[in-house]
Amino acid sequence: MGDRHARRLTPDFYRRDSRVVAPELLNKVLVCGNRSGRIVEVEAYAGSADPASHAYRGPTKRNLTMFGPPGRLYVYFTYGMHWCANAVCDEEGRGLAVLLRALSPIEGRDEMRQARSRARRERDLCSGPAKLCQALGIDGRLDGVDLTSQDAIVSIVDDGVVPPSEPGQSCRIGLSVATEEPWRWYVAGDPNLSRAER
DNA sequence: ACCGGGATGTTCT
DNA sequence: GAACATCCCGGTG
Repeated sequence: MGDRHARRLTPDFYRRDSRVVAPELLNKVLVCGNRSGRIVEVEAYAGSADPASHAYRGPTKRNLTMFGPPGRLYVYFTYGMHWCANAVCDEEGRGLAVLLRALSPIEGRDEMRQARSRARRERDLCSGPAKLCQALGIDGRLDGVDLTSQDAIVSIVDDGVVPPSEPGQSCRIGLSVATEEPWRWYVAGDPNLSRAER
């Protein structure tokens, strides 16, 4: 797990169905500037086949990044105050994506604590899709960034830690439609999950 | 531990 | 005008 071996995920990694990519993103590392965290919880959104997806009704000004090439970062604003981040998947034009829901902080913990001054405990830094964006400084300015570009300030890297062979799985959180699809995956037992297990 | 409500403004109907 | 891929705080047990 040395950083020497860390490498960015390639377009081919993302160019698959979001429900295949999602569990494989577990234990990869989200990097933004000098802050990083291990991905411990994700949800897949399945485009025009998925009423809960922002892409369900086709392209709009907000969701345009979802219909672009795989490996881009889709960042959206919700509830009047929160940013959330996704990795775009599958072929260009399909609108598939994986929502990044929780991280285990690695680097830049001091800056994360500053960015999330209201978080009292360490496990509150990145234990939710909007928390992790606030912790890493991700907002709408990063919508559309190519995660696979060597120059991008934000990326997802493989540092040699494999995904769990038996990830936790559940229905997605916070939806009013398509609530029965089991498209949330997480690292079982991790203290940074957005919801406690069982 | 668990639950209920308020914040806050963009997006889409 | 309603909904929203959420979070935080203060109540109660």
